[in-house]
Amino acid sequence: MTDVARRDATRPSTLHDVAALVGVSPRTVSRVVNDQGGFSEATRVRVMDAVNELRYRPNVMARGLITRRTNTVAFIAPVLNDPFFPEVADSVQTAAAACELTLFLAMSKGDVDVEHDVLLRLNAHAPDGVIIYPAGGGSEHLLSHLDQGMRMVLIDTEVDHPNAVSVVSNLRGGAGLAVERLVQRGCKKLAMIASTKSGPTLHRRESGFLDALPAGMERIVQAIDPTVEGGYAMASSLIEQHPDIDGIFAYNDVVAIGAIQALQASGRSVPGDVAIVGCDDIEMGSVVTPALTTIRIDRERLGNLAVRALVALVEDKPVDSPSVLDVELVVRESG
Amino acid sequence: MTDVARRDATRPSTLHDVAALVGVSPRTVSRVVNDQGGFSEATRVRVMDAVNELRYRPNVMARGLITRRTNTVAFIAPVLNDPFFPEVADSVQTAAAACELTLFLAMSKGDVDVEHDVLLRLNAHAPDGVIIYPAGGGSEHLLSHLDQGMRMVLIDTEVDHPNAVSVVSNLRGGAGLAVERLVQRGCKKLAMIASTKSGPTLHRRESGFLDALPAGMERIVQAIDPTVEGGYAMASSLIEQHPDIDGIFAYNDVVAIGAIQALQASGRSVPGDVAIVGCDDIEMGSVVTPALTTIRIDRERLGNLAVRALVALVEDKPVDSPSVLDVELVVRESG
DNA sequence: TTGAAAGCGCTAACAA
DNA sequence: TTGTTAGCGCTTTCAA
Repeated sequence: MTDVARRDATRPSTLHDVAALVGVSPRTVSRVVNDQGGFSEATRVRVMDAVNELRYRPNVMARGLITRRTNTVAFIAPVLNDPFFPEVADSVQTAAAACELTLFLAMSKGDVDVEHDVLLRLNAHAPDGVIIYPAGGGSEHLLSHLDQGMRMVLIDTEVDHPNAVSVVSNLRGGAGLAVERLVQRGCKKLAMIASTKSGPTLHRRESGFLDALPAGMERIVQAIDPTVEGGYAMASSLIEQHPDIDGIFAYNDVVAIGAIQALQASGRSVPGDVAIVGCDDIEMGSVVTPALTTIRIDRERLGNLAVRALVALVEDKPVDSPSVLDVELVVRESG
Repeated sequence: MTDVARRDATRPSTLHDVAALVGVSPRTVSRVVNDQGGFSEATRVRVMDAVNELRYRPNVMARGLITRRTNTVAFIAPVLNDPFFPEVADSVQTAAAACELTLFLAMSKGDVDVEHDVLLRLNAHAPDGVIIYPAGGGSEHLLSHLDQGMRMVLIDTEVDHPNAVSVVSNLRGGAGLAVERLVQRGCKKLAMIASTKSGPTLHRRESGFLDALPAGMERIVQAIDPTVEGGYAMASSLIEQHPDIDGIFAYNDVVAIGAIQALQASGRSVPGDVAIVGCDDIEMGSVVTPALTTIRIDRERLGNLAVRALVALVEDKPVDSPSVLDVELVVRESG
């Protein structure tokens, strides 16, 4: 008795322990635990009682060694200090938990090499799949992982590979909405603060912006690191180069907030002198002054779509890729 | 050849594959890979070449089955939509990665039952340890996991158990700093907006506030859900009950931001009519208007301390618990 | 409806 | 310096 109690404290009980307690073979316990059928109701009850008594939990590693499934999913964001990504992480984690999937979290810093390393390390843990915001700038390394059998859901990026599916937001349309709004407001000279960090995403926002620009309007697009500081610096430089800019579309809300600060610091009013529209709709956007007008990406839906797509991919079920997520304009004060 | 290539695509190569290629036993490869010594330099080179050629990566599950270490750590935050927690997660993830540890992420919603479930599920993956912001309100369930051998680093919570260590911020002192600042400003009637969600943490901030209150000053402390909305609601109700309140210490920055909005909505100026000091120093605090005066918790250090403590705990090395993290007053505009 | 045997990929004892 | 044997906890043939 004492012995059992002591062992209990050190080593979790195993299938064998349960089997021994019930007086059946491990195989039978396994059948019950995995609900594979082929056992009597009486056996089921006795086994489950023992499972509860011994607090038995299957060892995922032993199981994974055989089934090649670990019930884990990795989420890789470029950074966590842009509030948008934690908000997505939150929704991915919630959706994953609903599917009994445990989440690995990693960051790429928006750097391809870091991303590659992260993927390598993650790969050792054999996640069933990976949900990733790829760092911009090339996807050869992604292909190499895909070739080795890793399943991936790529957000806002499209890669043609049987092991990859994409979930993309209609950012091109969103950029159009932003331009439309600014023009409607009466802006005569628009600029876009783009990002140096994101490949395809950037291009979608950027081309959406350019395409929506009224004919004859100057095409001003400049890229920076997508941070508050980056937005601040770029807005400063932009109004110095083009003092008559009266509307800005920012790569994302964080950049927009930096831009607002820069404009205010230079004595301009937002949206009076310069109107600004951001992108993402992070929570912070509604508590800054002026509150941010922005393009909303529904992270709730995004996370759900991504997890659902991943599960389908892992189970070799048909998935339509890319799934496209609609975005909407949220009008507040800044633009 | 074709066969090998095909297998390569489906199944990662194993220790055996490497051993076969080199012409040694698996054990030798294992020794080299784990750098355990007991092999010649020539062997090492040949093995490593084969490792690279076959892109061999050890299977963590098979290894973990024997060593009982998985090189994973779980981080459990109550929520992710308060920016403070992602900022901590970021630093924990970075510190963990530096120790070759992969991070699981989970959320408790500040709910003891959810927390228990999360721990149960996580436990199946046998993380080497768990870093957790415990949901307030009882730690019996934590003890049950600790008793079963789970190692934990508890943030801002103290539990007396050989498998637990704590990392706590000096929030009691921080609250003192906040009161001191408000009194220095000339505030005559202070209130604290506390949290219903956090047990010991709450108490530390709360008792720190109360203890620092000048003799004779009314003791007003009311608790809400620590969100922007919560802060808004409580500030509204507080100034209705006590219209002469001229200083508020908020449980955290998110609450402080909500409070500022409520005060401004009621026509009061911050800090003119009511000064506000928050806690945490989230990034958002510096971009709202007025910029937040707050008590800074250094998440960088926090994450490092937590991971370091965990590693020591896991390796059965001595750790001093609790490690205490100093906090500092950051004066901006709100208070 | 149940069980015995094999083996997933790896490391730990113990030889040699 | 190297190899052999065993077994971590589980699931999967296959047989009873």
